Amino acid sequence: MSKPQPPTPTNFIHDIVESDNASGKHGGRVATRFPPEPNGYLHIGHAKSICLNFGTAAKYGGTCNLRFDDTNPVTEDVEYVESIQADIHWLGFDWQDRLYFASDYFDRLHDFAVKLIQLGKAYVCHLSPDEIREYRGTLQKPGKESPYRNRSVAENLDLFRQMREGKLDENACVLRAKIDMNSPNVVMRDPVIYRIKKASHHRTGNKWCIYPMYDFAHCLSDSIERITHSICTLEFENNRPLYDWILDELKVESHPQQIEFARLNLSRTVMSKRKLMQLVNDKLVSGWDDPRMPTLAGLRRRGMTPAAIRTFCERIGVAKKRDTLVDVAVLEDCVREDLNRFALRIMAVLRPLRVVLTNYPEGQVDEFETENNPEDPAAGLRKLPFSKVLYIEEDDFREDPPADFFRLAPGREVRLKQAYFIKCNEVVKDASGKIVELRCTYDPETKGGDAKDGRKVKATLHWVSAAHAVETDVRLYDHLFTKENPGAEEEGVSFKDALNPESLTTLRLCRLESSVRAAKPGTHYQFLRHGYFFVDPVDSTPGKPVFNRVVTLRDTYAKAERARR
RNA sequence: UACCCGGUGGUGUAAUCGGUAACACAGAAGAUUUUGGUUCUUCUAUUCCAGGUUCGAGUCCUGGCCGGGUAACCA
Repeated sequence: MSKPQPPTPTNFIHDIVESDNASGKHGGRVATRFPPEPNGYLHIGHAKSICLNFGTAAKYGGTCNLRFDDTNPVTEDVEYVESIQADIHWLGFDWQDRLYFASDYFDRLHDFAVKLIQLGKAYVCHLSPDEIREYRGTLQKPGKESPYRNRSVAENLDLFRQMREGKLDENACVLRAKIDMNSPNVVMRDPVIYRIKKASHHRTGNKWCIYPMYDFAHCLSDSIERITHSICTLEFENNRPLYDWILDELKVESHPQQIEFARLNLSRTVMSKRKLMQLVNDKLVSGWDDPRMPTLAGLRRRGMTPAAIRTFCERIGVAKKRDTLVDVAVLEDCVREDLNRFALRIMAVLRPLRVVLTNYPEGQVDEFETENNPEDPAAGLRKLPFSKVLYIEEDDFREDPPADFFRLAPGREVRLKQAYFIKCNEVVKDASGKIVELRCTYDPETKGGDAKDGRKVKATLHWVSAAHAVETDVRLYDHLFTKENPGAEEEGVSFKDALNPESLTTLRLCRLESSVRAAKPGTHYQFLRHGYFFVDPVDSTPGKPVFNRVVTLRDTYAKAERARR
């Protein structure tokens, strides 16, 4: 149980924090933030960022704020503000009373913009969007200065006021920072910092018709919150000089350090908001919480645990190497490791094959005790009813077994877990030749599953008494995509072409042991020899739990069989 | 090719003044097992290249090579 813990995983960001702490750069203070834009659902890539930000703060006795980066009212919505908070809490992190919104700072942000104008470092530009792009130049060619670049401070102040008061139309003009049109970094070629958007904001309503751009709002929000380490993904690398420029020009007291890391890519799924949105809109999945989705809502509905996701985020590490692909098997291993500890074991026959014990007395019912979790004796025992007609797994019988198959076959003896040894004597088929029933005998001398004469069997099967079984639906989930990296762009090929047609298999009329009749939605079980399953919180009804497969058990036999083919 | 970033087993990471290249997953073999699960043991496999400094280089220096990011009034 108590394996020696691996050394606390470290990463280059922790190195930076430790060297800052050693030099006293922030007075030993550590303050991070997780800054989602409320325009979509969180996915496992966000979980990496959440674990990094909250985890770093926790490791060094600091704080981590939740701040919504809600500077674009056109794409954002309260629906997401709520789902994001629920998802972070579910993952196991808490921002306590530090829930912030960039929109809370709109007044101050506006004042900073005014200050920048007064400093002669920002101007109102009437170039059209197309013209701005054209004037910006290209990656190789320098840009050229806007004809509006040298307006007086007074004129800029007046125009900016008119923008704010709604006197100017959208797209009529913008406020730009006055930096350097010849900068080798295009981000620094007089970036737009405020634009007119006559849109109602989910928090500030119609108070504003100008909204700050990310680059302007983000660094200043960090500064206002006295963030020490502003951790973000690699795509903001080129924006860092702008982040620093704004804070330097405005001479703010708090100047956080932006640090970029590589976002997560997981095999056999996609992570981009756009692609996930397509899956939902095209009805290729049932919604944002479809158990096959990499969204936190999907993973939760699937039955993945927060602890497993946290372990996963720890195991994959943090670095700056781009375009890496983490094998989804790592996630699956984390889930198995967590669930193995506490999931209660039950017998579930997914593809039932009827077995009649010809020598078992009609009407007799035996009761056997079995452990709820061999990993945890404290989980106790439960009773299983046993009778003349049973179901076993279709897969557990082969009429003509290969040499390494040691489950049931004609003339062969196996153990029914905790019950008896049984021997197959007769195979009953229907007109089409399909096996519909096995006629077997049981050995009363093996009650409990051990032979008094010491003879051994090579296999132990799970089983369910037909008369006592609960019939219900079980959904087997598999990877959404067959390709390792479906998100990798290839011309002429849509990521949707790689969708796995077998990502969902719904099994009806599965036979489960009677104890699950009372299974509560949101409970995890291990179906013996199958995998971990979760009682679906949405589709289950009283008396009829519906199960989602979280992940299969390792199956070395199936693997060997696959390798043979 | 303007600027920026990155290159360590199959994959993801670690190696903290330059000192035995390690951990996890994946893969292989075996032991245990009333789950072909778990657990345990063992194995396979790694520093982009070339020079230089050094007793010693994944790490430092020089020069290459390769890959990627960036030109929204998105974040």
